[in-house]
Order: sequence, then C-alpha cells, then structure tokens
Amino acid sequence: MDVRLRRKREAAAKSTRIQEVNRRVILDAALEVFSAYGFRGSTIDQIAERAGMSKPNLLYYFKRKQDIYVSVLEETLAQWLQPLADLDPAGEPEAELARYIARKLAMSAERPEASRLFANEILHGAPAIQKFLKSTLKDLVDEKAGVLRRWMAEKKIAAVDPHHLIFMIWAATQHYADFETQVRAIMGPEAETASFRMATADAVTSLFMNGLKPR
Amino acid sequence: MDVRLRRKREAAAKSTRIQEVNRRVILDAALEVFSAYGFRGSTIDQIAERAGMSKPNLLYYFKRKQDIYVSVLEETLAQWLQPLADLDPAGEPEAELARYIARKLAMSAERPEASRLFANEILHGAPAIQKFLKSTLKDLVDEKAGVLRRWMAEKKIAAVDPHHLIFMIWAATQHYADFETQVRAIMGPEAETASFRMATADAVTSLFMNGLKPR
DNA sequence: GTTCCCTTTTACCGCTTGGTCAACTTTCGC
DNA sequence: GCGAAAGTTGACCAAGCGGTAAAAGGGAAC
Repeated sequence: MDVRLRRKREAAAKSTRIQEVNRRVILDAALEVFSAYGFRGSTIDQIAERAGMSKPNLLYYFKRKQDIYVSVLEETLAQWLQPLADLDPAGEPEAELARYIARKLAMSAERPEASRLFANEILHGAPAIQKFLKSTLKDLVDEKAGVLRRWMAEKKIAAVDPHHLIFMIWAATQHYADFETQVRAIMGPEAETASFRMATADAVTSLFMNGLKPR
Repeated sequence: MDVRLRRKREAAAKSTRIQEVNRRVILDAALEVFSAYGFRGSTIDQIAERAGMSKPNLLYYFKRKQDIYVSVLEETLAQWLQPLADLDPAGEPEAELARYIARKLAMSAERPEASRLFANEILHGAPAIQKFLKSTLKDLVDEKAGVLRRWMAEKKIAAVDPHHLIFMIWAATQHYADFETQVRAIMGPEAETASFRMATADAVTSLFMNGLKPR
C-alpha cells in the first residue's frame, strides 16, 4: 500500500480526536454567540474568545464564518425536529399530541438558544436553510399533517387544518424561548422558576387539548 | 419681540414641512431595512438608498443609526398594541376575543415588517425597549389579564392562566408574520393568497374559541 | 438682489471585522 | 530522539461601515 496514503489515514484517525474536541467547542460557542446576536451581529473574535482560542486557530477548523454558522444550524436542526418525527401514527391521538407539546416546551426551556438561532434565521428569510425547509421539513410536516388529518376524520380530535395546527403548536411552544425577554419583562423574575414552567405547560396543554377535544 | 427669535419660529414652521416629509420617508425605509436585516445587519447606506438620499443627508435628520432605529420602533409599538388596548372590558367575552385575534392576524398579514422588527428586537434581548416592556407593556398586559380573569370567574370563558392566554394569542398570530418564510416553504406559493389567509384565520380562531368555550 | 438659514453633497477619517500569511510549537508515528 | 504533519498564533491587510467636516446649493423674508 502507498505509504503516503497510509500516513494520511492514520493521521486523519488520530487528529480526528483533537479536531472533534475543538469542533465541538467551537460549535457550542458559536451557538451561544449566533443565537444572541444573529449572524451579522456576531464576530469571529467573539466566538473564538468563548471557545478559548485565537481567531486564526478557529479559522483553521472552519474556513469561513458562514461555515460555522451553517454547521451549527444543521446540527441543531435535527434535534429540533425530533419530537415531531417521533409523533406516532399508531399512538393514541390526544396522548400523542400532549406528549408532543410537552416535549417542545421542554426543549424551549432547556435549549432556548437553539430556538432563537432558528427564529433569527427564518426571520431574516432563511438564506442558509431555504432548501432544507422546502424539502426535508416540508416532507416531514406534510407527512404528520396526514396523520393528524386521519385522526380528525376518525373523530379522535377536533377538525382544524392540520398544517395550521402544527404551526400553532410551534408558535406557542417556541414563543417562550424566542420571546423570553418579553415574557420575563411582563412576568418578572418569577418567569425563571420551575413553577412558572409548570404553569406554562398547564396553560398551553389545556388550551390545545380543550380546543382539540372531539365534539 | 426679538427678531432672531421670530425668524427662528417662522423657519421652524416652514422647515417642518420638508423635515416631516423626509423623516417620514426615512422611517419608512428604515422599517423595511431593519426588519429585513436586523439592527447590526442593516447599514445607513442601505436605508439612505431606499429613502432616495445620501448618507450624510440622512444623518442630517437622525444623528445616529440608533436614533433611526429607536424612532421607528417607538412609532410602530403604539400601533402594534392598539388591538389589545381596545379589548373592551364591557364587551361580550367571546366576541371580544375573536375580534382581538382577527385584528392581530390582520396586522400580521398587512404589516409583517413591523412584526418582524419587534421579533428581532426582543429575540436579541430588547436592548432598546427594555424599559417600555417593563412599564407600559407590562401595565397594559396586567390590566387586560385582569379583565380575562374576571371573565373566567364569571364562567364566560374557560379558565386558563390569562397571561399565558395572551402570550399564546401573540405567538399564534405573529407567527404568520415572523415565520412567513417557513410557512411559505411548507405551504408553497398558495401561502400568499387571500384564501390561505382566510383559512389561517379560521384555524386560529376556531382552535382558540373551542379551547376557551366555557365548560 | 441680498441675506440668512436650512438642506444637500463631496471628500474623508478611523475603527471594526473577515480573512490571510508566515513562522512557531506541539504531537505522534517510527 | 527525529522528522513530518498537525495545530497554533501574532502581525497584518483590505473592505465595509458609522460618522464628521466643510463647503456648495436653494429658497424665503426683507
């Protein structure tokens, strides 16, 4: 076997460890910075500082600012859609929806930065993930909308346009992450407590579940 | 009377006209630019170009970029909260809420840029309108929450935490402006039609009104 | 038509920021 | 321990951008 090729492979396998660590650190730092200040509002220096390395070093792992941004977006996208993907067509409709809402609320509470990152990206026209929205996301939503439509036809839940139902669940649940500042300004410091989070879950769930009771 | 003072007054009265026109043009341009790219993402040159004037000329009317931003924010804030302010404590609960939701949806459809401007500001921690949120907005919301609470006590509508109810109405209605890109990616070009807007109104209204039916 | 002030423009400054380069250090297989 | 590759950094550059200075243009009062 070619010696250079072998070297290269070994090197790749070895360096992967340190590369993986640094890429991980960078992406974590980038999520925080980008979600707080947006793409244009963030600087490579900021990300580098939070990642504990110099700017040229960071650029050794990601050639361009855009690359970091796209990477962190792609990485979080999958996680973000997992709850919807997990909506079980064979499950009990009301329980499935209640679980979906609960998981979305939990994610908003636990990883608000991820929610804000998307919100910002979409707010500005989703320049980096247009294709994803029109393909993967659309397919997933259409599929699950079909499931909801079936449940409605079977009178298991009230009839509402299923796409709009999904949008409203997204809106209501992500609101608490994206508009956290506003919620906190109105509700005061209490808004950070666990009991507030429970009250939120109660209110959102009860409104949706009442609204969706078959009648 | 002092001649200089008189001159100054006359001049002020005269120049007000051209100043008013130019300030209007600038603020309109600024709303579009800021809502599309955010504060950091927007440049004075962009706003000046859309306003049809040179950068220094624009800066003659607004000394700093921040000033334009704050002005356009303040101006749109009042309009944005009018529907909530108009919620009539003496009205019929279900009709009042339906009307409120309808107005919010109409505003999101007609002036999505205004919605996006706020969304972006709040998403990034509302640095320019913190005080407003904590005073004027909080007072208004608390007041209307009181009205909702009374309606619930009177069994006119179902009992849900009134603050959360308001948040959810905001979330659901503004979603169609703030996340328009996503909605369009999923629903296709149809999302821009009037019939889609009607379907939206139907879905949102029916879910909330069913969810709030007294039981 | 002259004067004065408001308005507009041209040229420019300094700082920030994305990105490069060349040199230095560390790591690791041998 | 040696050599090569990977990793790291300080110095630097060019472009973009917020903002200024100064002087020219324009219009109404007298």
